[in-house]
Amino acid sequence: MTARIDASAPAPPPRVLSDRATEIVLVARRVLEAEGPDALTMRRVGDELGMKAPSLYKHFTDKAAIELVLVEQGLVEMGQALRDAIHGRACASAVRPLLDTYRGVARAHPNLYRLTTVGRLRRAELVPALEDWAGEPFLAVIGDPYLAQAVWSAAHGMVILELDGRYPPDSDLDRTWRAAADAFRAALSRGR
Amino acid sequence: MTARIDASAPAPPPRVLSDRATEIVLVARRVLEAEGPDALTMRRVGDELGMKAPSLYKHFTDKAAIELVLVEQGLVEMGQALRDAIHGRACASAVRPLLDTYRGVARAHPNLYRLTTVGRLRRAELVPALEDWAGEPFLAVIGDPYLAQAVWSAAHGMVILELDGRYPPDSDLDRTWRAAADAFRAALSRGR
DNA sequence: CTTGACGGCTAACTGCGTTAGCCTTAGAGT
DNA sequence: ACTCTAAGGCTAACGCAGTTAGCCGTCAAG
Repeated sequence: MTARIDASAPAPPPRVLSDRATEIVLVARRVLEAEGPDALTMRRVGDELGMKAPSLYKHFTDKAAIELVLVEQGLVEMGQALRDAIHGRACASAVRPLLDTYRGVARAHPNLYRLTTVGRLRRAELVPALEDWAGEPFLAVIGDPYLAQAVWSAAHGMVILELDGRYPPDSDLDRTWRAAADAFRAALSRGR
Repeated sequence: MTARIDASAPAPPPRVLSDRATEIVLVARRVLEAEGPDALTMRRVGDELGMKAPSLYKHFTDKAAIELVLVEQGLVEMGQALRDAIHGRACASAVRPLLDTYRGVARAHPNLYRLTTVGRLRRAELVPALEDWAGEPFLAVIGDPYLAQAVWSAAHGMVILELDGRYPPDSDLDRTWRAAADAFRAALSRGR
């Protein structure tokens, strides 16, 4: 029913950046991950590089353009980690590794994850096909595109609520994830 | 196994506000819902009321305090709508109405929903027990607290991704929601 | 009649993204 | 060898954000 998914397809070619632009993005990411989104400031990034904020505009049109590169990095790294976790097998037994890896990547880089996934996204400016590529592992494991989207949404919901500290303080999130994985795994087996 | 949930318990008593403070919140909500979070500015709220921005600080300590009242309104209205939708019955057949209502409320007030659910929350300053009260309908319908949390997370994930335009343009979200509801409903029946 | 709280005001500060315009440097073209 | 231009830095400044300090009129309570 569903087209076969190539879960080992290489990521779309990354955006080409000059050396200086690469440095800027590197610094931006370090600041973001270490001190959060409020610290990610044009003046701050400039300081880290020994230059003034307006000079950054010689390399990027605006702040959003820098953030967009970070979003692309987030998508690539998530997509790659998910591919590594499921390495080809597309069966119910891959649901748990898929979800565990998703959660692990997000928790390892919470600020990058937030930047990557929260708020409106100028899809038009993104490297083409990157978004689909990052989400493909869900499709590869689940098969049915609607259930795959539901699983991805649930994973995102659980991750973002965890990162934002939205769960009651006494929650046992491991069990919550297990409950979700069990429900989806059962639906997957049943749907075959 | 799980304590009985009273799904018709009244909402915790709302924060008491002076007449002027109530007006301010009313205007803030109108601006937020009509024009989005960027338009919600202290100067703008003041303008709507014929006063200057600094005067607002005679009624609220800061902007976050105004937003907190809006968050509380969002929680109350969501909790009430969910209660109305399930009106007492706690069985698998209530999963669909629960999820449909959740999605409907969020789409009816997208900016309020975002303000209510996205980002860190100063739980300490919130009206006590309000957050639990708003989430109770999930617990009432699902029973198992871990599965309930998973269902709530999935609903939030699907809603927020929809509001942020994160799904591929050709998605059929009705089917995605149905896939999620089916999976959770089956898990619920099986778990009894 | 006085006093003090309430609730408005103006002026101003800091920090944000961003723009305009200047200047130096280095390499390419003739 | 000289010129020209593009690259990439700089300062000054703008508009807007939240916020603070301090002044002043009104009005009810003592």
